[in-house]
Amino acid sequence: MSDKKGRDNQPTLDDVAKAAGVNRVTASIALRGPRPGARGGTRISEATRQRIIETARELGYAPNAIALAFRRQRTDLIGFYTGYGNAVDPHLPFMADVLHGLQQGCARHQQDLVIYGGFARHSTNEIYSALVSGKIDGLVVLPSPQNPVVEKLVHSYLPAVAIANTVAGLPSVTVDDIGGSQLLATYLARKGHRRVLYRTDTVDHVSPGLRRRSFLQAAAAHDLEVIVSLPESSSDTMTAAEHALLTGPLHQRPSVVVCWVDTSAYAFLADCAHYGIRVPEDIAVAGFDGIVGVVPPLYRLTTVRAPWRAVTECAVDLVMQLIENHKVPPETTLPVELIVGETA
Amino acid sequence: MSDKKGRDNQPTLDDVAKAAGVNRVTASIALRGPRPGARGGTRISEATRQRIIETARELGYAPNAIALAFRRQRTDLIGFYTGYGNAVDPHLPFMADVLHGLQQGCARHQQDLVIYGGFARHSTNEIYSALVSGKIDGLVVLPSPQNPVVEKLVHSYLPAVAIANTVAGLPSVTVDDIGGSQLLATYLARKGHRRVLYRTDTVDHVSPGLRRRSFLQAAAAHDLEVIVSLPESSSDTMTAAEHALLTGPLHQRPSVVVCWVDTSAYAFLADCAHYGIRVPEDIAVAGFDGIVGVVPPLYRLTTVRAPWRAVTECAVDLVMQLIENHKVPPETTLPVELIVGETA
DNA sequence: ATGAAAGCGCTAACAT
DNA sequence: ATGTTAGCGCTTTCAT
Repeated sequence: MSDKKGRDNQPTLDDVAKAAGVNRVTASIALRGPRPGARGGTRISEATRQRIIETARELGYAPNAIALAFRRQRTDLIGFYTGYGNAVDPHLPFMADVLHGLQQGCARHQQDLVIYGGFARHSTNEIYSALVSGKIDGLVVLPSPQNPVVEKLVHSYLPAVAIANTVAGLPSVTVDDIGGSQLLATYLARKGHRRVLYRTDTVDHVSPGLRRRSFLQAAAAHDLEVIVSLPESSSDTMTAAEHALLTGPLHQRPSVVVCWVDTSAYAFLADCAHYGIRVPEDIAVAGFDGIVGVVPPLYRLTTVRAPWRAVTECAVDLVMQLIENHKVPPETTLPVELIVGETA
Repeated sequence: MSDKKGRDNQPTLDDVAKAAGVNRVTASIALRGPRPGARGGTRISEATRQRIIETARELGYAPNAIALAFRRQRTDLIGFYTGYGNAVDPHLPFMADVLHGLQQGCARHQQDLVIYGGFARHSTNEIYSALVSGKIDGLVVLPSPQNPVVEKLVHSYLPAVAIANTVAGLPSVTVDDIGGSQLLATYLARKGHRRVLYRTDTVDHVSPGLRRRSFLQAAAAHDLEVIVSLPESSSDTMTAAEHALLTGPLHQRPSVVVCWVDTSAYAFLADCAHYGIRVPEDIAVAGFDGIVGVVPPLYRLTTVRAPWRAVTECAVDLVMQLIENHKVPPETTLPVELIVGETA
C-alpha cells in the first residue's frame, strides 16, 4: 500500500510536461483544452497530445483541484445555508426533500454540494465570511426570519437563491401557499365542515403567514368559521385549550383541524390516538406538505403536497444562472396538489 | 445593492496591508496568527495588530479560502462517497442517519461536508481523480461490493474510512451484526418460535452476509429451523413463495419472519396488511436497523437498533485522525440493542 | 518588531 | 505548433 503522507508527491503538470518533453502550457492545453475562445485544436499536434495524455496516465496525474479553483476563481461547489441552527436534520421529511433536491440539482450541473458544519457557535460575521470566502460558487439559502446572515447575503456578491420563504433582495423559489390553502378550504367546505381549528406556527415567517391568511380568507368566502391555535412548535402536542375544544360542547366544537404543516398534523394524530379521539369520525385532520416516508404511516393524511424537492432543484438551477451572469426572476412559485387521504 | 460581478473586487490581504501601512506578512500574521511553532505573539506589537484588525473590518476583508487552501494544502472539507449510485437519497432512514452523522462529525471538527454530484455517468478513473484531486482532505466511504473506486482508494494517499461494511485495506466502522443477530435469535427462541423465515439481501455484501450467517448459527444453537428467502431487493414485496409458505399447511409454516433490514420488514408488514395476514397473531415480524421516522408508523417493529449516526460520526473522527497522521484501528465495531416492539 | 523574496499548481496573454 | 512570462492570494523562510 502507498504511504498516506499527503498529496505532496502526486505528480504535477510540470512533471507530466517534463516526462513528455514539452512545456507545461502545452501539457495543460493537451489535457484540458484551452479555456478561452481559442483557435480550435490546431494548437497542439495530435501526436504530441496523445503522447502527453499517455504520459499523464502513466504517471497517474490528476490535476490539483485547488490550484485549478485558485486560477479559475471557480470551485464547482454549491453551498447550502440554513438559518435554522447548524444541523440540517435529514430525518425531517422537509429537509430530506431539500437535501435530495440539492443533490439532484448539483448533479445536473456537475457541481458538488457543500453542507456547512460548525456554524453553531459562530458570529454572524464569521458565518458570513465563511460563506463569501470563495470556497463556493453559489448558495442556496433556507432563510429563517430576520436572519442577519441572510440580510448580509442580500448585499453580497455571492450568487444566492432563497427557498421556501421569500427574502427581499434575493431570488426566491416557493410553493403556492395561497393556492394550496384555497384548495383545502374549498375541499373542506364541500365536505360540509363549518368550524375549523387552524394550527399555525409560533414563529412569524412568510410562508406560514401566507398559508394562514389565505386560508382564513378562503374560509370566510365559504362561510367557514376558523379558530386559530398556536401550539408550542417544538413538540406540536395537543394543547389544553385544543383538548378542551375537541371535548367541549358540540355546538362550538370544530369538525376539522387544519395544520399549517404535516408534522404538526401527525403529532396531533398521535395525541388523538392517545386520548381516544377517533379520526376522522370525531375530528377530521388535514395538513400541508405531503410528507412521504418509507415507513407506512398510521393514517394516510389529507394534505396539500408541496414539491420541496423540485423547489430546491429549481433553486440550484437559478444559482447556476446567476453564476453565469444571467438574469433570473425574483420569484418563482411552484404549484401544489391536494392529496385526499383518509383523515379528512 | 452591490453588483454581483464576482469576488474579484473583494479586498485582499495586500489591500488591508496597504491601507494599514504595513507589509502583507504583518497583516497575515496579525489576522490569523503564525502557523508554525512561532515565537508567540511578540511578532507584532499590540497597537499594529489592532490597527490591522480594524482596517480589515472596515474594508470588509474576508480571506480567500481557495488561496488559503492552495497555500496550506488543506481545504477543511470532508467528502462522502457512496458506491450505491450517485444519489444519496436522504429519505431512506439509513442514509438520513449517515448524513446526520457526517454533519455532526464535521461540525465537531469544524470541517465542511462535500456531497459529490454528477458521478453517475463517470468512469472509475474520473471519479477517482475527482476524489483525490485535493478538493477534500479526507473521505468517508460507503462501499458497495467490488466497487473499483473503493479498490483504488485503498491504495491512494487520501485519508479514507469505510462505514457499514469492512473493506480490506481501509479502516472501517461497522455495527455488531453478529451480536445483533444472536440477540434476535435468542429472543425469538425464548418466545417459543421454532420455525423462522429469514429474508436476506440479494446482493452479496459483508454486513448482510454476517447477519445471515450468525443468525443461522445462533438459530441452530437454539433449535430454530430457518428457511432463507431472497425477495427482490428493490421492492421487497412478498414473493409468491413467501405467500405460499405463510398460507400453507400449519406444520411447515414459519411463526416469525426475520428481515435483514427494517425497510424489508416494513414492506412485508404492508403486504401482510394487504393480504389480511395479522401481525403478530398469524406471523411475527422482526427487522434490523431501528428505523425511526417522524411519522408514527403502522406498527412498532421489533428490531435490532444499529447506531448508524454514531458509526458515521466515528468514521469522521477517524478520518480526522488520519489527516493528522495518527494511527487508527483497522476495525471499529459499535454495539447494537434489541428493541422489542409489538410485531414479535 | 517588521520587511522582502520565493513559491504552492495552474492558465491567459503574449511571444516565437 | 510550441515556449516564455506573469500572476492569482497567501504563508514560510530568511533577512533586517
